[in-house]
Amino acid sequence: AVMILRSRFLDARRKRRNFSKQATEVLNEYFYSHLSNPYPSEEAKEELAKKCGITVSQVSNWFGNKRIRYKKNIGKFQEEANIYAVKTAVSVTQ
Amino acid sequence: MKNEGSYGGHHHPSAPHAAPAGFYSSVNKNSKRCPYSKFQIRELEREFFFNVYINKEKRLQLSRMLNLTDRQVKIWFQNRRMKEKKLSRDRLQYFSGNPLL
DNA sequence: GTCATTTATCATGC
DNA sequence: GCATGATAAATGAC
Repeated sequence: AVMILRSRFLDARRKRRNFSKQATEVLNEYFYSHLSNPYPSEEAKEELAKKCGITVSQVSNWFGNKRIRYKKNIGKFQEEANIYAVKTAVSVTQ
Repeated sequence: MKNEGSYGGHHHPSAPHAAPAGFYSSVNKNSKRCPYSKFQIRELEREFFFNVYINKEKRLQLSRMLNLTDRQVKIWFQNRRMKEKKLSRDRLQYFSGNPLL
């Protein structure tokens, strides 16, 4: 049984599953509200991980991918950036 | 430094084997991150199994055998140790507490 | 030495 | 067919 679990774990290591919609929402909200310094601390990563139901490593992976893909093509993320900018602005005024 | 070795099972368009020396010397001068071949990884993993920390002699020997720089071998062992640590963390989290299966 | 990260590459989802 | 998450080389802080 342990071997089955182990093999399943090793095989599932790189089997990708998309994050939930609300998890992506939380991550994007942090990213675009810290666009000048999108480097969450270890504590912030743990908080995001708990809030998103994923691991800290997955949070690190997400921010690593997000940073370079955003930097590489800012125009493609402009619409997304505006959405979350408005969202945070509204949340502040409320 | 370019890894011109055999890339096991995968595509690598460049480097025919019977090219005159120096003909491809200016090839891929500043190419980034080239994945290592299956053979290179097998030998590196074999050595890692015996010693997680490699000494200078074996490092030079391995680098010559695999056509890698000693710096590349050194960095590979560093990354490999980090990978092992991460695997341990993930296993611990996977098998403890949470929903098994 | 560790370790967070950058970058390219890989593998999968859809 | 690209979007997306995970991994593999490579760098740099410390």
